[in-house]
Amino acid sequence: MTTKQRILDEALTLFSEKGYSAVYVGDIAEAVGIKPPSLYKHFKSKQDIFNGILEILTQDYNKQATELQLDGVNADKDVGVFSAISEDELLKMGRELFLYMLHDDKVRKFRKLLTLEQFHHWELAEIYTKQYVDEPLSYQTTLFSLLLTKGNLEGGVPDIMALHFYAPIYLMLTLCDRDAKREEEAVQLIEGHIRQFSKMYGGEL
Amino acid sequence: MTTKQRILDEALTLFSEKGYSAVYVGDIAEAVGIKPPSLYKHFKSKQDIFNGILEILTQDYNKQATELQLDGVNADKDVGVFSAISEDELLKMGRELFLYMLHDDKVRKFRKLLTLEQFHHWELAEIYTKQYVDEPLSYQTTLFSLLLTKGNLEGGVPDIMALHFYAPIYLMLTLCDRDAKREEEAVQLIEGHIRQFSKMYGGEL
DNA sequence: GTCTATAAGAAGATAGAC
DNA sequence: GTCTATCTTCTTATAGAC
Repeated sequence: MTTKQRILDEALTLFSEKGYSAVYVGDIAEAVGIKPPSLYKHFKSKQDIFNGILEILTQDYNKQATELQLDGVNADKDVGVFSAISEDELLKMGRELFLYMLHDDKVRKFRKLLTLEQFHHWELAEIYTKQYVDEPLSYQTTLFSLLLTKGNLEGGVPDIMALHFYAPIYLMLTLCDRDAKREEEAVQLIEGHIRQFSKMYGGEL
Repeated sequence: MTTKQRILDEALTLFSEKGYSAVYVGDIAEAVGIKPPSLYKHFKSKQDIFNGILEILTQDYNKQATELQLDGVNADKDVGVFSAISEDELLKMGRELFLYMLHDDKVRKFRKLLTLEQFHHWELAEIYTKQYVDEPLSYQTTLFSLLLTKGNLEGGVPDIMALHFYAPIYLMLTLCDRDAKREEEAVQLIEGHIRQFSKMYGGEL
């Protein structure tokens, strides 16, 4: 790993815990194991480091979203996978979505960074909303819409169903970001939630 | 309003938007309309101002929680009110909870402050979790539990029902904190959510 | 590319006049 | 209780040797 990458890495860790303005370039340098002036051979300013982090993580997200087809546009491609969805599969989908977002280091740190900077920078608020509200809901709306058409699920309106399915996962995610000790409890609540969800909406489930 | 109160007021506004370390004592002084050194006649330090805000808002919350019986301990007292709950009443309850938390100036600013400082200070994370996860869920769990006993609602487990009811409200709240323009859309989604909720769980509704 | 030395300015806080 | 002047420390950033 190059020094430049290590700077971005350590800076992300620090920014995600303390926020941009509470992190000093000296902190970043110390975490990397160099002296502050050396940072300026790799980045022209503190803001430049922050922008570098943002660029990489946005790219990572877009790549993942395309690959995992979480961008809502490609949900119809997943119907093949989910057309015969069972309660266990729905449960697995929810639990894995939750645990991935919670445990993946870059994803978690980026979310925390966005959380801390969302009221400061309009662009960061937009990224947060896109990644944690609009695209998850959009994806699941499409998915449930298709499952309703197929008669696999019934009794609901797709966008409300998406909200019902996703909101508890989101709530537990923000809870565990504050307090990792509550992960087990969160997983159990999510599992109970999805079982109830599939019981209520499940046609042939 | 005393100068001391105005300082706390303006400081809260600034802290809730930019976070503690991005707000300078000069910013607070300017907002109040005095010079920075004058602040130190009222508070001994910047941190002291922050602590003063915290103390008042925590008191406010505890008072409101007791009055509105939102602390989960007193939910059983509300059963009288809700024992004959209708879909419209459930809808009103959800919408008013949402709009109060969103529009009340102190509540909103305190929540934003907690959002920005939650990863920094363990105590603030605890306050956030208490106010926006544990107590709302605890209150509603008790409430739904009692309504289930009375046969007013059916088909669910109380703590999962509470999560189903509250999580979408919480999601929309954090969304509108980032982007006030989405309030109308959020209210409509919450209304659709609660109608679906009462359709699914409603026994005699 | 990393270091030491250092500049330049910002930020928190105090002293003392009014 | 507010002000001007000032202090100290912190913070970002640059210069220039190695």
